[in-house]
Parts: sequence; C-alpha cells; structure tokens
Amino acid sequence: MNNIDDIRAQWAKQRPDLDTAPMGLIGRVLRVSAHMSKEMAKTFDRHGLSAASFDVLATLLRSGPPHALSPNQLLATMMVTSGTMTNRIDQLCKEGLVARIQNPDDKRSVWISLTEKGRTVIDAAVTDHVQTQARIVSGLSPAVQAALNAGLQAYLDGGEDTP
Amino acid sequence: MNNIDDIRAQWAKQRPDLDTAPMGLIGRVLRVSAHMSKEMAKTFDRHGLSAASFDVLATLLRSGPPHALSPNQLLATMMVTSGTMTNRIDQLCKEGLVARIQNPDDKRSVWISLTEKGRTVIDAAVTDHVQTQARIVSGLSPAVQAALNAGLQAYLDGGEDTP
DNA sequence: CTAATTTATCTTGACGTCGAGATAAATGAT
DNA sequence: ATCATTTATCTCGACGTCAAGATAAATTAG
Repeated sequence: MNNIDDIRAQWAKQRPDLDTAPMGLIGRVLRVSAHMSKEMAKTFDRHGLSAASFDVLATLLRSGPPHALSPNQLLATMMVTSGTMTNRIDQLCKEGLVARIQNPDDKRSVWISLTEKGRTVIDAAVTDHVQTQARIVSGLSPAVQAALNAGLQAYLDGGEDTP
Repeated sequence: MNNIDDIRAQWAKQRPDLDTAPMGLIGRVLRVSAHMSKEMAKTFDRHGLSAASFDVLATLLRSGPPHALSPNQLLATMMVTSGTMTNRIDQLCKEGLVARIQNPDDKRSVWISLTEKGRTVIDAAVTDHVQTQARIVSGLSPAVQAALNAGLQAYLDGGEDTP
C-alpha cells in the first residue's frame, strides 16, 4: 500500500472532491529524490563522510586552487543557514579535513581550506561518487534522461512565481 | 554560481576525467524536490503542522473510518523508523490531534486515532495542501508533466538493481 | 506447559538542520 | 572623528531523523 497510485485511490474514496494529479507528480519527485540520496549516502559513508561534509569538501575541491573559501562563500553555493555551515566546518575541522585560516585583510572572516588529508579523501570520494551517480541513472534510457532533464529544468526556470 | 551547469563546468576544469552528466540529472531532481518540499512546508505551517505531523494525520484520514491505525501500520506506509514514529505520535498526542487507544486484542499494540480536533485540522490542511500542489506544478505544461511522470515512474519501477 | 522466538512499541544518544540572536569587525554618514 | 549600519561568523535551543537496543506481550516449538 505504498504505491503512489494506491495512495491516490485512497484519497479518491475518502475525499473525492480533491484533484490529486499534482500529488502524483510531486510524490514521485520526492520519492526519487529520497532514493537517490540514500544511494549516494552509502558512497559517502564508505569514505567516512556524510552528505553534509561531502558537500563542503567537494565545493572546496571544485573551486580550484588554492582550495579555500570563506564560510560565506560556501553558504551561498549551498543554500544552508550560517549556523549549519558553522556546524559542518566544526565537524570537518575535528576530523582534520579542513582548517580555519585567518583572512589577514578582514578579521571577521576566515578561509576554510582543504588539508592534505582532506584533499586526498575528497579526491577519492568524488571519483567514487561519480561512479555511483552513473549507476543510479543507468536504468534510464538516454531519451528518458533527456526528457527528465528538460522537464526538471523547466520547473527550475519557472521557480519564482509565488515568493 | 549555483546553477547546476556552472557546477559541472567547474568540475570539468578541476577534474576533466569525470563524466558529470548523471550529476546534472540527479542534481536537478534533488533541487526540484527541495523546492517543492519548502513550498509545501509553508502550507503545513499555516495549519500549525510540520511535514512529519501532516503525513501522519493525512495517512489516518485517507485510511477512512474509523481513522485509526497502529504505529506499525503507519510505519509501513511512511518508510520511517519506529523511533521516528513514536516521536511523531508523541508530538501529535501533546497537541491533542491524535490519541493512543489500547488494542483490546493485543496488549502490545495501540491504535493511533484522529481526535475530533485532529480531524478538523487535517481536513482543512489537506484541502489547502492539494491547492498548493496544484500551484506548484502549474508552471509545467500537461505534456511536460506527463513526461516527468513517465520518467520518474520508470526510475521507481527499476529501483532494485543494487541492494 | 514451558522456553525460545517473534512482534509491537518505546527509549536513548548522536547527528544535521533551522531560526533567532549574539559578537565583532568593517563601512558609511555626518 | 564618531556613531549607526552592514557584514561575517558563531552560539543556542528546538526539531525531526536514525540506529541500536530495551521492554513487554504474543506465538511457536518441543
């Protein structure tokens, strides 16, 4: 009784006034998203990381040399609150994967810098992660992937109609 | 610099060995999912609910009279752990939206039953929620919605290739 | 009938997130 | 120059989640 269409059938009986077609689409997006996240979490775990810490390290890596960004820059690319960012950085510092370095030009600010250990860990994790992602989408034909990309991008482009 | 294609461009520079096409699709799914969840959360909030409590109440409502299920039944339909379920029920009990009722046939078990107040709240919340969902997908043409439904369902049908 | 197993629920501790607000430093206006 | 504002980061308390394990009741095996 977990199938989305079964759920819609229940609603049709209990609340026939409701149009649950949008619920079907939204429900599928949420389920697919949750499934993908769980699969990816297994990869992170193999490297001793969480999705949260992977995100920070990967952002630092792909930013290129010198692999250092301020918490504010990380915040901006990651859509989390400042408190969450502090927490993520604290965790990574404890594990020796990043270091806080004072910004000499602005004493309010610090740079979060990949340590050598952090660089090694994220380099391997990213390679593994990309393979996992390839596996995740491998069941979908190129045509279906293209259709999904187009539809999802259309949604993201629309995005700001009710702020 | 938050666009998914910008991120892929960064990877292409720093790690040209990686094929990030799957990352594009997966990233879009996750972003769309997060955006939809945030929109829906606003609706729940208007009714004094969280996504978690809405889920429980809605499941009880759509199960039909007598609007009561055991924690185990709720668990099965919601894909959360038992500890999470206990927590959700505790919260709803405190708020007087559900009540724990002893199952006379099995003393280990209880029924989680919608209170009158709970019934009133969830009835209104569901109506509002369905309108919100309609608005969320309203920017997508019927053709795009159909394509997304088909692609996502294909993913969900595939699902179990790497356990 | 007793003992072992299974089932249903709850408890605990850790984690990641958020929102609101606290510091502290830099910037801008007068 | 001084005071107010803005900016960058951190602190705190609450929430929802999970994993692992504790309890207690029902079922099954011998």
